[in-house]
Amino acid sequence: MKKEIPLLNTITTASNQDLEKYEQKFKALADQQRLQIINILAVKESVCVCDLTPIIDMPQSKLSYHLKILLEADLIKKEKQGTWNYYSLNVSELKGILSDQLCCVFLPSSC
Amino acid sequence: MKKEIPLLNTITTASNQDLEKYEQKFKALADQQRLQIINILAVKESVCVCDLTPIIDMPQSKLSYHLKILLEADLIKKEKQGTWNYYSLNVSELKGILSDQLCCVFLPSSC
DNA sequence: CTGGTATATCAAAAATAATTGATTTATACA
DNA sequence: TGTATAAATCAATTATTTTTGATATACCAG
Repeated sequence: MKKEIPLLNTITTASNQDLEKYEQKFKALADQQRLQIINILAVKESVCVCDLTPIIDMPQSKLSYHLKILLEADLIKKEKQGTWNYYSLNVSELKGILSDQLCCVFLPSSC
Repeated sequence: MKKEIPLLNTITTASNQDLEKYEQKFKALADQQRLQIINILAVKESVCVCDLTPIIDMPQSKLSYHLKILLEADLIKKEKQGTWNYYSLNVSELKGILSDQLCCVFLPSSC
């Protein structure tokens, strides 16, 4: 849904840009499998897709799909090294979204 | 999707209960219209549905639907007063989820 | 009780998102 | 070059969520 929300600027404080941006980030977070991927990346630092597939029991195309959603929301980063793509958390972005309490749950190293 | 995620307890730190619980909360947040409702409630404190309908241009049944989702995720509270239902934020719950930065965007009074 | 307002709920339709298996692209290396 | 592995993408299917309009429920005032 790319629809623009009607402006309520006289009442609200969040801009349409805010709404759109955080909708995307919360959508990316709104899935158990993706939360689990985030949690794995938090513990293992940097992981390639081929290492992730056996850890989280999931076909490769499905994993790529979920990684892409996290990537597009800027919650994770990707670095290409030859044949491999290494994924890692975008910690500063996540810390800008999640409470300290939640960071402790999903990014335990940051506690 | 009520599916249980397979246990990866040797690797991850978040429990299945965590995953399930925060999935629901992030789902509730993952919608521009609901983020806007939260923002309105933050500014206006306590509002009945009939006051909300004209502010946010939305049919009443749709508004009730979105309020229900926020309510079930425990992000807002409902208080019945006669014919009216007054909704307000569950501020402590929201602060337990959102970073200070995000609270400033959506719950400006808490800044 | 009757009529009116506030709100929730329901079932059907529409829109979006997730899953799957197959295919493509890219790189590595024998 | 030919083969193998890593990973992304695609199109079709399935599942989930959202929207809509209609109806039901609850309370209030006359």
